[in-house]
Amino acid sequence: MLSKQQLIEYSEDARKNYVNHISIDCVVFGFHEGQMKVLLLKTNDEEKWYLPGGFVLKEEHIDNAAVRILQERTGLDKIFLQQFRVFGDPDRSKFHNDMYVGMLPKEENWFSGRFISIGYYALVDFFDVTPHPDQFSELCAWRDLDDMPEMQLDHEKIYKSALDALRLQLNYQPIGYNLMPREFTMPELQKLYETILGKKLDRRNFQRRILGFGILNRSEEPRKGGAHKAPYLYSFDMENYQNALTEGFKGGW
Amino acid sequence: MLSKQQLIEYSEDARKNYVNHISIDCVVFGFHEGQMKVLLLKTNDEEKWYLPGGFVLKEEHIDNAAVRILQERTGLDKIFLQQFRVFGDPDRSKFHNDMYVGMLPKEENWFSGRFISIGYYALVDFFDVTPHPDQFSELCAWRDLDDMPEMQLDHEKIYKSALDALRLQLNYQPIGYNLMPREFTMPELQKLYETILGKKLDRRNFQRRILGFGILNRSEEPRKGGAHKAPYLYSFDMENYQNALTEGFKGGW
DNA sequence: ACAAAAGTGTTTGATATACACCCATGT
DNA sequence: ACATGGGTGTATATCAAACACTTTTGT
Repeated sequence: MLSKQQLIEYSEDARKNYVNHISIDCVVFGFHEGQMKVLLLKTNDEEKWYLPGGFVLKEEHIDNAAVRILQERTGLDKIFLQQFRVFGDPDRSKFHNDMYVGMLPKEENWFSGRFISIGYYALVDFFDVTPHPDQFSELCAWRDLDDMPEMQLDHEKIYKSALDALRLQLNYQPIGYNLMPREFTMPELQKLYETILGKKLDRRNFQRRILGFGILNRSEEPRKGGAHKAPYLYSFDMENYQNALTEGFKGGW
Repeated sequence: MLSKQQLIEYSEDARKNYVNHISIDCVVFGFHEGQMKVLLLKTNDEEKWYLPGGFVLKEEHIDNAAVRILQERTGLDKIFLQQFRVFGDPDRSKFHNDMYVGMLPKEENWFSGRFISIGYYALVDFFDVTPHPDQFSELCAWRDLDDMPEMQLDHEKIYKSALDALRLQLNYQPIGYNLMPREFTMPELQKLYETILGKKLDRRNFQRRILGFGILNRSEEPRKGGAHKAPYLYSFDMENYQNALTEGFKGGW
């Protein structure tokens, strides 16, 4: 919880530096141990979680604002980011209104105004992320997609909308480069798709299909030391991958 | 061209009523005589055209703002509208800056600030539209998609982006209800698809496919009086159409 | 030897593509 | 009669779905 003095300072600082009425909310997807995860923040004195977010500097491109915000929360530099929607309901509670209502007169509290939020989703490598709480939070942590906590404001709507957008993207773009380690096995990649889609896929058909896209290279050497038959390792062929990103495929799962 | 006095009034009015820093730009697609058209505005003293647009009232949902703006420009009430992207480059010229720079000191000119624009596209029935110029324009008119004039600001980028989004939508949603008259022939509908996609389609395959979606009803009576074999008339089956809108198809053209 | 994971191939049905002929109408 | 636009069907290729057996390895 911020003190009144801190709130005043943040408010003045924000008024000076940020574009008013615009916020950015990011849904950061990671993948670990066969689970899709979303990066969330939580204050210590509230049970509600919220999405990493922030504001746009006065001379900053909105896409750069999203990059900057995510860099602050994750430490990551190169992030796959996709703008997916704007949330512009006047009743989507004003930013942090719940938390700091009454502490400052409305005129002095920059955060109390109406905010129209631009939603981005990000795909990141779970292991590369070092979660950093922001000024309003004490905790920044991954949460399983199938065990999401209650969330502030309209953030539940936002992350669900992000998931829909991600599923749509699956149909015409490759994903995975940003979510998987450099080398991975076919079953691991399949797990990623299954998690995003929320349904099981046939191993054989999955393999045929994904190989058909021509975006994977298979290593000579299978992974050893596992308890079972040694699986092959794959990595993305970046040239074809990039190409597929811009060209898009036909597909549909 | 506005007088200085008018500009001052508009500026004060806008400051009072609208959310600052947010604008809305609409790409209105219509279809007439086998041509895809976009509704544009033009001032009398500038050769550059621009998209219908406006601002968001302080307590208004952004989607409603788009509806209101289009209603003002087209007279239409029920419009198929789709948010497709936000344009947030700080250098996308500030709204109407070119036109009214120097007329008012920056502080007094609400329009001179930075605007982040939310892009919507709309599909409308050409014949239902009565184009109304806005306060800044003398002309509001349809322009052919393949004969688009030079445009202000980043509006060329915006309408191209809208067209991309529309083409994407073609792959998983029915369109046409909003663009075609109540009754139409199969070749007419095909022409619409061809225009949006910018390529020719096979008559027989088009028909099979579109009928397969199950969103069309064929009238008993073919259209008469044409110069050739009388074509059947179709109309959309609204129940199935609405269903397909929410469910989406698999497809891909 | 067996349980568990991973590799691989075939058959079947559906959908997309390509293509050609007949019909109705006005001139 | 013919030119033009419109209606319809079939054969082929391609792709998605369903499905089962074999291999490897640790226990």
